[in-house]
Formats: sequence, structure tokens, C-alpha cells
Amino acid sequence: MTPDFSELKSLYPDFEHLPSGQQRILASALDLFASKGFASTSTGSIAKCAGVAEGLIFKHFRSKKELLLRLARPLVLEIFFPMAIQSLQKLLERQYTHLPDLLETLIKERLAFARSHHRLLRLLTQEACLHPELTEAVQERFDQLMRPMLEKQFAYFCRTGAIRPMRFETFLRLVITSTMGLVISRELLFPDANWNDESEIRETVKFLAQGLAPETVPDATA
Amino acid sequence: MTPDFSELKSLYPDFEHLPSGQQRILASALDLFASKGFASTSTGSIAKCAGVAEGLIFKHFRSKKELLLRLARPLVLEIFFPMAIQSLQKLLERQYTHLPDLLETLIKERLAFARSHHRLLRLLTQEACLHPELTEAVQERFDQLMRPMLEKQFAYFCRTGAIRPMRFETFLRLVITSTMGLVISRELLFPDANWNDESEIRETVKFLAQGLAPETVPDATA
Amino acid sequence: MTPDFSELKSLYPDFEHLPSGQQRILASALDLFASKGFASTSTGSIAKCAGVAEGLIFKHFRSKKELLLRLARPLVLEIFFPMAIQSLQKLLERQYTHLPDLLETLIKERLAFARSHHRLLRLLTQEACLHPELTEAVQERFDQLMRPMLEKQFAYFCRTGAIRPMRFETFLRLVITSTMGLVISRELLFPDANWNDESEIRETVKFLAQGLAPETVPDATA
Amino acid sequence: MTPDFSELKSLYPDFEHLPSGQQRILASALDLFASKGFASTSTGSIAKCAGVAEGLIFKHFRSKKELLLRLARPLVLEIFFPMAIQSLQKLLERQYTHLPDLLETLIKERLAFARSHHRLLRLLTQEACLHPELTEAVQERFDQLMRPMLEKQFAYFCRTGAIRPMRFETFLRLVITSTMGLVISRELLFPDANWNDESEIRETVKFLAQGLAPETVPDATA
DNA sequence: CATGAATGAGATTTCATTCAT
DNA sequence: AATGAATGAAATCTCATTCAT
Repeated sequence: MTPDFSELKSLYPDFEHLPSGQQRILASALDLFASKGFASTSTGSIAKCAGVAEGLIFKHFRSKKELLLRLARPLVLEIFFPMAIQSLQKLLERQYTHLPDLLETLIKERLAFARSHHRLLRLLTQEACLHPELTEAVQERFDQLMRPMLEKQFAYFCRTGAIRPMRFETFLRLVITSTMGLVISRELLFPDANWNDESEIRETVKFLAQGLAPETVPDATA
Repeated sequence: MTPDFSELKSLYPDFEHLPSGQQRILASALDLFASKGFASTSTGSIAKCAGVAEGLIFKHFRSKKELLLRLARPLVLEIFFPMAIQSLQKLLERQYTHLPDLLETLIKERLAFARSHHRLLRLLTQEACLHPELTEAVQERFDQLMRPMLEKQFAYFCRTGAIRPMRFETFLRLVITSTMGLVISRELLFPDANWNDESEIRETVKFLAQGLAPETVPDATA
Repeated sequence: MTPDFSELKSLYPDFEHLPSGQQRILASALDLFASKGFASTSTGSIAKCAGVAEGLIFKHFRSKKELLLRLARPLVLEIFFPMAIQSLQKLLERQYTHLPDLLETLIKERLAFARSHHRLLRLLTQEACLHPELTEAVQERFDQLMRPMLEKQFAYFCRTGAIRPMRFETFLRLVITSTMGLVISRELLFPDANWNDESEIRETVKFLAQGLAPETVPDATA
Repeated sequence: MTPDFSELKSLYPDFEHLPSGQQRILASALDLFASKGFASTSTGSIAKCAGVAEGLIFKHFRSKKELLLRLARPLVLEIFFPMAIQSLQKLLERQYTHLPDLLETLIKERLAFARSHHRLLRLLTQEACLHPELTEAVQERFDQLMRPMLEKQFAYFCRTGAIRPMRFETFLRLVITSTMGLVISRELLFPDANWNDESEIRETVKFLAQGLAPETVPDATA
């Protein structure tokens, strides 16, 4: 019933300067939206969980939907994305010469990010397709900011022969799928299984690197 | 507004013997739950879409939640799963000697299945984590029915050297992740992009086969 | 959930010749009306308890209200009352010379009657004031049939000096009140207390006889 | 349609400090529950009678049933009972030496109380057995608070010879029965008959006093 | 006689939102 | 900034009743 502020403190730069009611409302909403879904969370339950009057929600946010957007969209666009980009940029600025290094850094970073933004991730995976406003700017930004960097890396590794010729979109799909597959299995689906993270990451990196590599293996069955 | 019966007819063995009101309700509910989500679909809209009195819903299903469960759980447990198993069994009965053959059959079958049960798939991906009752028996059945078959194949390909030594769970995760990654991208996320299915399947099979293979490639970066 | 037929068998002369569905409906309705009240008993629950289709109720009874009336009014007017009158008539035909004898017979008869028609009594005490139709003919019949008999007895005992001068209505009220007070305490309010019936009846008779007697007692406090 | 606040104002100590909507809801509910019974009173009709939105009922009371309990239970336990006790205490503190005085005071007090709490009385007699929660604490409180006082008086009058030897429970039953018999006849069953209250009270007191007295009367039939 | 699908009105309850304080 | 009473629309669910079989 008492909300958890940690996630928001780390995401909103000036979260601590917001009036305390608003802080509590945002934190409670994140909690409840993530665990029960947006549509099955009532403003009443948010208020109760936040320990404020229900009316206060509508002083700060014009509607429940706006609360969702003001809660999640900045996180997605301003915070989630930039952070991802920042770290990726560092990652991708130096041209990796060894593909597995790139992959490992990528996976570890995503996994760490997901771990500290558990509820936000859950919220997004659940609500993204029902509320396209949440993510509508993502594609565009992705195309502007990340795609060029990734394309450059992709081109480089194609040239070096680390990646066999394929469409860039296919490459993206395979990398994202495998990365998110690990993240989601680890953090959302089976967080309580006993994972050997080091080993899983190593295997996934190897899997990706080999999977993307040219068919140097004469016959995979042999 | 008029619901689509095709999916249910193919999934429920005796769907056509149900009273017509119940048929219409089930079909409408599948439509609406899949497109707008369970929580944002009102029983009123289901009734209107089905062309029946709202009360009839509660004659046949004690509550909205029970409608969801009676709609989706049998599909998941009795139909979806057995069908998957049937085709997989045929697939896995003959011991494949060539891993890519196995993978290709697997992926094609899953993709075809997803294509013909679009709305059910959507419903499940959206509601599974909010209503654990929907899937709670899946794990158990999977362990009983599919795991042994897959383990046998896994062991075989390990012995032949097509798969490098790894935990069976890791193998499962990588295969499922890549397969479902393709399925979900293709059917749910970007159904309208212009896909070259043949090519994507071929690439994914190659990706998986190589990714799982032993490290015959001395150094993937060269 | 299986209804109890005993009460109705003893009250309806041809109950056993009714179609079995109707029997079961009447018995279930008596059960449920008595235990939960008319308004909070749904026709659905009656049907379930009776093990018949809900529609059958409306084949036999035009409405739920009619079921109540057809169930209870004959019991009140044709059965309850005549039986009461019959036994009272026997009781009152012979002019009692000893007031306590009259009172004792009266009380015992009422108590026995209440005991074998527990649920009917409960039903009537609960629904009488909300459904005046149930009892509207009672007053009239009482005035026609019983009042004269009782008035004769009252007049007699007034003359003999067993009853002090008072209004006949007051006499009635005191007798009925004390009699029903015992019946209701015994059968409805505290049926599970350990009663010594013989002794309670004796005390009540004495109480009534003395209470109605002339003020031969100079001062009750002494 | 406009509810009557008088009864509640006199029963709830801080009734006037409740928000006006709640006041109106309570008063309307008392009115309607008493006249039509709990089950046949809809929350819609309560709201209309109170002149408030139906939803407000559920802001203040979680359910219709809770409205009943919050309306009636405190009245029964905190108000009705204490008031009864207060007046009885005054009544019983001075040890009566003349039994009829005690009885007369008792009856008059009860009758006055019933007269000013007409609707509450009606509500209780109708709903008590369908909602045991309403009265479940009464027995206990009675045993704690009133029984000792009454036992003392009973013992006293047994000693003085005003009451003949009998079980205390029997005494209680006879007194309560006769008192409530008058109250209920007067206020609930035949409020419109033309009563001579003075005379009825006098007769009832005499009836009780004589009825409880020892068998000084050699033979009640003469 | 009996069934059970279907209805439609209405009951209870929820909920986002407004407003006076 | 915050409260809490109040609203009104809509959601879920109940129920007496009808009707075709």
C-alpha cells in the first residue's frame, strides 16, 4: 500500500522537488498500473495507495489518461530513450572490432536497465499497444538517433565478415529479439527461477555472434 | 459489429452445438477482448456486438471474468496446446538428422498457427500476466508432454555435434525466443510491413542453427 | 438444497396428487421464503432448490407473488384457520367451567400447531405486514367464526367471576399476547434453549388465570 | 418523499455534524426500510427520496447491507439499549416496594419509547431475524447490564411475596411478552384503532401484577 | 409436464471527475 | 496544495418473466 519511490527518483531529474502529493500519486500510479494494468486501476485505489484525497489527482493531472501519459511518456521519450542512447552511444562510438564485445555490452546494459526499471518495463509492455500515444514518438526517434549508429556498426561488421550478408531489418530483429528475450525471461516471466546470469549472458552472446556469422560452418549437422 | 466465428469453429470441437447466443457471445468477446483488452471491454459492448441481451451473458457465464476464462483457458489448454503438440509430435517423431530441417518445420508450423489464431494470440499476450489462471496449467503440461520430446531431440543433436554443450533450459529459451520473436514481429507488431516470409524464415533458421552450433568458427570477428 | 415436504403434505389435502414439479416448487418456496424472506428469494434459487427449470414455476404460477399467495393463503385461510377453529370449537363447545382448563387446552393446542408448522409460522410473521393479501380475510373470518365463541366463553367466565370486568378486546389482547408470546419464544426466538415445556405451560396458564381474575388480592405487594 | 430527521436527531448524538448527504441518506433509508422492508427498498429509491446521487450512498456506505447495519446497529446497541437502560436504571435504582408501580413505570416508559421510535421499531421487528448481525450483541449486553438489575428486583419481590416462586426466565418472558404485546398491538398492529391508553395500561399492569402473584386466590374459578 | 434459451427492466456498484472549502 | 463531499454516467450483475421446443 505504501508506494515505492526509488524508480521514479532515478528517472525524474527533479522528482524530489515535486509537491509531496504529486510524488505519492506518481509512485502509486506506477505501482498499480504496472501490477494490475491501467484500465483496472481506479483513481480511487491510486489515491488510497498514495494516502491522498482522490480529488488531488485531478488537481495535478487533468484526467486519469493524462496521469498515465505524464507518468510514462517522459520516461519513455526523455529518460528511457536518452539513457539507452547515452549508454549505447558510448558503446557504439568506439567502433567495436570484436562483435561479441559489442553484443555483450549491449545485453548487459539492457539487462541492468530492465532490472532497475522493472515496473516501468512491465507498464510499457502491457499498455503500449492499447495506448499508442505512449510510444508513438519512439519509432521516429529511434530512426533519427539510433538507427544510423547501428547501421554504421552493422556495415562495419558486414565488411569485416563478422556478420553475413542480410537485410539490416533482419539483423535488427534478430538482435532485439534475442536481447529482449533474455531480458523478459529474466525480469518479467521467471524472475524467481535461479538464474546464472553470467553464464546466460555468455551463451546468448555466443549464440548471437555465431548466429549472425557467415556460413563458415560447411554443414551444421555434420 | 458482427463477430467472426471462424477462429472458434476451428478451435472448439463442438462449438456449433452450443446455443446460438453463447456462440455469438464467445465470438464477440474474443473479438473485443483481443482488440481493446479485457478490462476496457464492457459486457454491454459484447452484448451489442453479439446482438443479444446483456443478461444472457450472465446466464451462460457467471461473471465477465468467467467469460474470459471459459473463452480462453480451454483454447489454451485443450486446443492450442494439443494442436501444437500434435503437429510437433509428427514433427519430432521422426528423429531429424538435420537440425535446420527441424528448426524450419518448427518455425513454419508456429507461424502458420499464429496466423490462423491471430486474435487468440493477441488476447493471450495481453491478458496472460494479469490473469495467471489463464496459463497456470501450461507449464505443467509443457513439462509433461513437450519437454521430454524436445529433450530427446536436444540430446540427439548434442551427440551429433549440431548443438554445442549448453543447459537444456538455455537451449529452450534461445529457440523459443527466436521463434516467438519472429511470430510476434510478423503477426502482432508489424503485420502491415512488407515481409518476405520465405527469406525471413530462412535467415532465422540459419541464425538459430549457427547460433546453437559448437564454436567451430575459430574467431567470429576474424 | 432438497426441500422438505412434510409440512405441506400435512396441510394440503391433495398435495401428493400434484405434479411432482409443482410439489417440489411449493416445498422449496416454503423453505426459502421462510428462511430468507420473500423479497430476497429469487425464482432462480427456488428452481435450483427444487431441481426444476425456472420456467416451470411460471407454468404453474403466473408470478412469484402468486406463488406466495397460492402457497400461503390457503394455508392461512383454508387449513390453518379451520384447523384452529376445529380444535378450538371442540374446545369451546363444551362450556368450560374451570378457566385454567380452557387456557391450558388453548395454549397446548397452539403450541403443538406451531411446532408442526414451523416454517409456515415464520413465513407468516415475516411477510404478513408486507403482503396484506395474505391475511386480509383473517380478521373477517375471525369475527364470524371465533369471536362469537370466545365472547360466549368470556361472558360466561365474567359471570362466574373467574374474569374481572374488562373490555372484551383487552381480554383478547392479553390472552393472545401471552399465548403467542410463549409460542414465539419457544418456536422462533429460542428454539434451542432447554425448555421445560410442562412447567412453562403450567406457569403461563396460572399467570393468565390469575391475571384475568378479579382483584381478590387486596394488595399485591402485601 | 422528503425524509423525516426527527428520529435520527434524537438517537444519534452527532447526527447533525454528519455531512448533509449522509444525513439525508440515513433518514431516507430508515423511512423506506421501515415501510417497505430492506430487500424491497432499492438504493435508487433511497437516493431519490434523499435527493442525492445514487453513487453517494456507496461513498459513505460500502454496500446497501452496510447502510442497514450502520443505520440500525448503533441505534440498537448504543442508543436504544442505553436509553432503555438509563430510564430503567432510574426506574430500578429506587427499590420499588409496590410491584404495580414498577410495572406501570416500565410499561409507560416502553410505550413512550416505542411511540417516538416508531420506524426503528418496525425496522427491527421486520429485519432482526433476517439479519442476525443487527441484534447479535444484544443478548450479551442484556445479560451484562439489565439482567442483574432485574434479578435484584425479582428477588426482592419474591421475598416480599409479591411474586410467587418461579424461574427468573419465566418471569422475564411473561413480563416482556405482556409489555411488548401491548407495545406492538398499540404501535404496529392497530395504531389506528381508538385506544384508551390509560385504561389499557392500567389493565395490563393489573394483569401482570396479579398474574405473577402467589396463588392467594383459593380457586380462580370460584 | 417440463426444459432451457432468451429477454429487458432494474438493481447494485464503480468510477472518473467537479467543486466548495 | 490539499481535502472530501457530491455527481452522473456507465459498468456489472440480478431477476421475474416469456417462449419455442
